[in-house]
Amino acid sequence: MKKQQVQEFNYLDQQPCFKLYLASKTVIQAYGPLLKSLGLTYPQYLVMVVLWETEPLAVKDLGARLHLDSGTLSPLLKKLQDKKFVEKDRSKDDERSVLISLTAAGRKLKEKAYGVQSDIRAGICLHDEKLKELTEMLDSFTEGFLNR
Amino acid sequence: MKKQQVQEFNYLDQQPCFKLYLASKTVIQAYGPLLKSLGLTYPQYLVMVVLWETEPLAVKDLGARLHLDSGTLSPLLKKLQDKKFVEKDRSKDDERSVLISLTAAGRKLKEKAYGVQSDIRAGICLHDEKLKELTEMLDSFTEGFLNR
DNA sequence: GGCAATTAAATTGTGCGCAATTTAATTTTA
DNA sequence: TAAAATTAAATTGCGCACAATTTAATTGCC
Repeated sequence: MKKQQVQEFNYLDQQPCFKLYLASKTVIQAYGPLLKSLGLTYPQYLVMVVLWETEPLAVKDLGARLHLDSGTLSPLLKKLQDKKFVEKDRSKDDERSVLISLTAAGRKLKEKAYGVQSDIRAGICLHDEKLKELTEMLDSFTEGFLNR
Repeated sequence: MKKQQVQEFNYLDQQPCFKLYLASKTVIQAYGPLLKSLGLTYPQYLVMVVLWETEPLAVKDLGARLHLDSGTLSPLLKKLQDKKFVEKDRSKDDERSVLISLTAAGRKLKEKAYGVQSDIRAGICLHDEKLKELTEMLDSFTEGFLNR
């Protein structure tokens, strides 16, 4: 009996946006256990990454860097504050603005974070060159939707 | 005066995973207003996409396709049920299993969804070939983390 | 057949993510 | 300069996403 063509027309698997969504979820899950040893979630880690670069930083500027609004950042920053990784102070120049700065513990966490980054990099099954291509495509992908 | 090199060492912007996360969030936001006219959120739309392919389907199988567990799907399916897009029935073969099927309204929604897909495709600033490359890289990216 | 282990959904609890609103401070402008 | 408009955070409300637990049905094993 002739083998029947069972190629299922798989609409979902032709959706690039689903693949993006899945890739993002999957890698964030991979970060999970690594970051847990630092006491951070992935979004909290992203905030720390930004602060390790530049500090202090207003909530507004943090949001601009991470594409997150105060609705997300306010409770998240409260958690980082409770963990004694960051401090909040009202700006003297502009009393509306809240400046986020690192505590000593928060600054120290950066060292441990290198290990997380290298673990994740090791898990990515793409050469440096391919990975660069990927990030460039992601950039133009994102930019296309942001500038509409 | 010689222009100073102000190239900021931007750690965040060197993180492929952040770019992935940002791209995913951004495109889901782009879907938002389009899907709103169908009365769906993006995750709800994904469930419908799967059901438009194959139906009825157990919650477990839906979860396997979308990489979502019952903790996410149960309340989501209840919402789709409230909107009269899907129906739930306990399987007769296995009373533990709940089969999800489409209503007439749910099936009809598929036509409108073509417009959403073409709008999104139009927003993606990548040629077909580049887009194919991207999805293939995303596949190997995801697969690398899933099979660890 | 009967008990243990497994499986499928649902539920509970926590943490984003974002729209919309609120509050307070600052800037614009009439 | 006083009122209106804008801006920065916080808050509220809703919908995922996932870990962990619970409940009920099925399967495995003796």
